Amino acid sequence: MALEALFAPPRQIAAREEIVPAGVDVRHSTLLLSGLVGRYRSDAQGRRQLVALHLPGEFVDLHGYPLQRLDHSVEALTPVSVATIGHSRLTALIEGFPHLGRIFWFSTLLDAATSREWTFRLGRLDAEERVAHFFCEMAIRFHAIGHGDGRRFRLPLTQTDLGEACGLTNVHVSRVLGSLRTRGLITYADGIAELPDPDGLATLSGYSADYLYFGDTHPIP
Amino acid sequence: MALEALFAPPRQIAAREEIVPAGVDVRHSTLLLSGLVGRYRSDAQGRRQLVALHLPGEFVDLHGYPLQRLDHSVEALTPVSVATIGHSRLTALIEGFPHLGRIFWFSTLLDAATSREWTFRLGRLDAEERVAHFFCEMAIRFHAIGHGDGRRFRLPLTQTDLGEACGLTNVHVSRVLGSLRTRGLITYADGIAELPDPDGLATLSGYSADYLYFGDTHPIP
DNA sequence: CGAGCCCTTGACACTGTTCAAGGGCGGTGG
DNA sequence: CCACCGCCCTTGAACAGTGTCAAGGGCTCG
Repeated sequence: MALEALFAPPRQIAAREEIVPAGVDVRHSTLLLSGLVGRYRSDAQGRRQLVALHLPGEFVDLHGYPLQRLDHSVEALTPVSVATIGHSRLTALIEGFPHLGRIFWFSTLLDAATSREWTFRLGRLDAEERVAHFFCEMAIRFHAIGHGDGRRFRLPLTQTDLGEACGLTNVHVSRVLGSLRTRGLITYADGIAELPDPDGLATLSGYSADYLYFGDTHPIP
Repeated sequence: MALEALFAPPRQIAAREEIVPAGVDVRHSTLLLSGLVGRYRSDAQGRRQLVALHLPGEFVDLHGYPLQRLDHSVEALTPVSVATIGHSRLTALIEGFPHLGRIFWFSTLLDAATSREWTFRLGRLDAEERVAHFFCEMAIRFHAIGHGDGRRFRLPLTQTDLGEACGLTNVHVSRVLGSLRTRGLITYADGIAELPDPDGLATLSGYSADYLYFGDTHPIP
């Protein structure tokens, strides 16, 4: 089955550009081919919270297919390349191959599990633990798609981005990264993250990757 | 179609009892008939974060159907009554009535949208705003199922529960509730919440209920 | 009557924010 | 080619918000 043929030709989007605005009807979903994408929930006072971060190979708005509109915006964090697929095509695909429907459902639930983990992170961890926890997740997810080895990977975010992910100010992120660096746990400069001691980092933040459901077979025997 | 016949007979569970533990294989899903249920993500140090709260009429672990195990525990917050349905029955149901599959998927995505909102709440709101925001959500959700009128409803939680929902200590919840009471925004005693000025409360916390997707038709024309 | 839970209040410590200033770096236009 | 501007990071000092610890009161249940 030539899946690519069902997608529109790849489209390039500049860093910091909005890909899908909150609240409007969506008629297609977006597969991220390269670059990083963030999803933001923000309020009237301009406070922005990153509620999801997507790596290449992930749909950034597959939940928009059943929901029909998004409760948050979707923005490119770096220059990105995306391919979109119309919702009517998704419907046809799923009708033709019901197993695909299960895979799509599963995929949106992974997203939800990550969201719960972020809720936990923001609700119960202090600043250092939050940053450590975030880097643990990133190391593992990048490793899983073949970017880096779980200890060293490209993560082209600003400290303001990290703050928006971890519920901190950019100033405090800077201090926390300094502290983690002197403790030999994270060095992060020029968009390259290095974790000399991933186990130590996981211990510090109480990190466990169970919520990523790696190695789980896809749904329903 | 006699849906009830597909569920096991209702089962009563005492307050504070675990309904589904984290990490184990699940073979059926649980519909909440009465009472309140919480889902918790916790760490080795015993810090607990409420990551979802369920009202009667909601599935508390429908995502366990595709995921096959849960990344969090599910616990009764009050005495509850539940009915379970086996996953094999769900599979048969969905195969027989594909539209049901869409509804189930949609339902788990509502859950995910709420989780994003909680992430935002914890990441970007201060203590008073968090509590206000939480009460706004509860008022609307209880109203939607015919419990209360959007201004007054039963919410039999302790202040420790509220703290676990809002990422605060029980002590600080007590102070915040005191402050909101003197400002005429919330009175909460004996498990009864009263919001004399719901609009004021929504303004204070920047609350918008868009993420609950009320009035949205179910998926796919 | 006593035990235990829940809520409240106070004093104090600590974590993270705010405000401010300065340095490095890259891109752009003169 | 250089000067300038804007963005990003760092650091300091003062401050605000929230947690911690502790004590006491009310209530329910045994």
